[in-house]
Amino acid sequence: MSISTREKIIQLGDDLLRKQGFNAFSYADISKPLHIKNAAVHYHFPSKQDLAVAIALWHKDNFDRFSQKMANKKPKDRLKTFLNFYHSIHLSEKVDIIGAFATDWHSLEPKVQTEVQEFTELVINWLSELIQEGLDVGQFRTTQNARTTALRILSSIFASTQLVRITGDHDFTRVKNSILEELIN
Amino acid sequence: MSISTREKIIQLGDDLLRKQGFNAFSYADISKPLHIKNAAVHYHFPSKQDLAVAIALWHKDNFDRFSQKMANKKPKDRLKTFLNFYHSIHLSEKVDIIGAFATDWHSLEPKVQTEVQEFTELVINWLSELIQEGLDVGQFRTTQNARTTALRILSSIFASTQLVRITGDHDFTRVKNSILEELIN
DNA sequence: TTGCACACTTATTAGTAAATAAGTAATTTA
DNA sequence: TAAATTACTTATTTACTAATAAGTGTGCAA
Repeated sequence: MSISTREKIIQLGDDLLRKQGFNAFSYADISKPLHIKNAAVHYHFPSKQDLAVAIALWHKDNFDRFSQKMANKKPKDRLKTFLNFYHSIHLSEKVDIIGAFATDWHSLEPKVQTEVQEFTELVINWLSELIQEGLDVGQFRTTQNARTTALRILSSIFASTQLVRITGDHDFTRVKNSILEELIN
Repeated sequence: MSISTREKIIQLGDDLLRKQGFNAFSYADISKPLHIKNAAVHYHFPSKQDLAVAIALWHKDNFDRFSQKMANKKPKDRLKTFLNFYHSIHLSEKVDIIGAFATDWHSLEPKVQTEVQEFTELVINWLSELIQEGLDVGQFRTTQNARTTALRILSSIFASTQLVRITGDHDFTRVKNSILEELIN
């Protein structure tokens, strides 16, 4: 099953979005490496905001598949896999999609914002449930409620993909480990 | 003492950078509200990257003044003031300067990156010292070392200015309070 | 009073941006 | 097999971008 041009555009768009920022890449940056014309990108995604919508939807789909695959795992292992996923984001020199969209928020149309909001809630809810489950079975400890803990973990880890671009590599592992240590008995 | 055009450009540039992103605003967005011509902005800052350098330096100066003013305060009060400062960022619909620069990192010239790095280290070191002091006097507790705790506080709070653009207002206060509660006996 | 630096404006340029209209070849459907 | 539909290309447009050269008035200094 070969990958369609449409899918290639989404993946490259996502890559550029998270490496350079939404307003820092152009349709030419997509069409050139794919050896198609600028108009072909517009054929699949009439406007850049349409492409942003598709990227957000793509992340929702990916996350759905991820959470299904993780469904039968223990809270601790789910969290570890989640944090390792962010480690791979960091290693590929990207930032998290939530932060990438957030900093350019006011240059995004409502249809994009809505999709990003839905994706973000998906992640926060998944994390909250994971934490609640961990608390219930006595695998985690925290003085805060599940959503607050989820928000703090999510913000710590996605900010780290940004922060370590500035301070350097070693700080990522530091933060990642501290999240686990703080939570686990 | 009236404010110079140069200073006005820096402040408006900072505002646009943190509201829209570095690549989402143009010299026209600066010159129009200030009722000057695009070339006047180029007179003070030949290139947009020069403006970015000036904005980073401005933040360093501001932070120096802030830390001097806070020097004789207790660790807990210094931290509270720091977190309240981020609350005001959030209320003015901006994001933190570190995150704003980080997402557009690969479109910044080395001279900008260096200034941003120095500013960020300034903040992390200030936070680390504050935490160490709080640990020494028994005002704080943490299982991590000072720098790791500093990194986690910084990433949590600056990511929150981004995250709450997506999830909404209530989550900011939630995170802010949890940082204090977690640290204080 | 002359000259020179400062803080601009006027005017322009070269390049790039997103977007669109019209055409085409290949495949699918009726 | 004729007619659509799909997935593009060719060609162009409009708008904006950062950047620069050359000129202007004002005020200060020698």
